[in-house]
Amino acid sequence: MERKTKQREAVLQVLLTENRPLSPPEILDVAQALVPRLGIATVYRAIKEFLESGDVVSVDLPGEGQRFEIMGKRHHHHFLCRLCRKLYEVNGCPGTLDALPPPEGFLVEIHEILLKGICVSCA
Amino acid sequence: MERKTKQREAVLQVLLTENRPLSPPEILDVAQALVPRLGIATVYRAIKEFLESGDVVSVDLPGEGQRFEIMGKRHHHHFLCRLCRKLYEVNGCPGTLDALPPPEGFLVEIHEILLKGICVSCA
DNA sequence: TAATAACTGATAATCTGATATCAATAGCCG
DNA sequence: CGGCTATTGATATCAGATTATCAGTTATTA
Repeated sequence: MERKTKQREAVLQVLLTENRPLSPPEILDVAQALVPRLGIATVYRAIKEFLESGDVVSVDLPGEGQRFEIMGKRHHHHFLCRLCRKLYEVNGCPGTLDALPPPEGFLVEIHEILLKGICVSCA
Repeated sequence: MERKTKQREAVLQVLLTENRPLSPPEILDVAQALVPRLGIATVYRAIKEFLESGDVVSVDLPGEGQRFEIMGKRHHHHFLCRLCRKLYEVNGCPGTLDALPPPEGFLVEIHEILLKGICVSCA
């Protein structure tokens, strides 16, 4: 990434304003309001560059494609709506998960919690 | 599923003896000890039938393909080793996850917790 | 503004996981 | 056992998600 283009700015802007993890097609949809002729390939290219630069991180979900969110948020988890498939942020964390002891000798480095249900706009 | 075949028995047997969620290729690997000429298509067919009959359930993981485990276990979560990518069962559950309140108006139906780290055989 | 090279958009190609095809095999029944 | 037909294995095909290609466009610098 050497030049500043409206396409890349749009991708980053969309991730900032939506403030939740977005899939590449979701990014495309929203960003086309800013750059009408934006193509999916450019979205993928921009994501790749932002991942390398560390401005964006990927969020993996069970049975869903990769989504991407702005780097630098504090530890948080996610809520997936089973109707609209939108992913939301959930602040807070139960902490050490002592209630969930792994088998003897296993080293837990990371925990991921995903809440599933129905979001407020689908309720 | 109308006939009893050694291929289908082998798939179910592997899931029972391994006692952790397995991917189709993992099932194939292990089951070929029981049925040497077993093919991947048959593994997929057997899984599909066991899913329909309810003998097997699928386990989705972030960024990983589907895995399958024997139905009827009690509520539990999983541990994924980041080195060998094997998935293990973790008994217990923190319960209601009150420490993780979703946004106002959101209805939580399911929670999934995935622990990641290093398993005992990779440590 | 002109030159240059990075960037873009449209689409083809690729990759991976899962399914369909089809001839050969093998349960199950009489 | 013999015949019927579900099942199998090898492989082709498909579906989707991501990446490569390449001609045209545009940001940058002098």
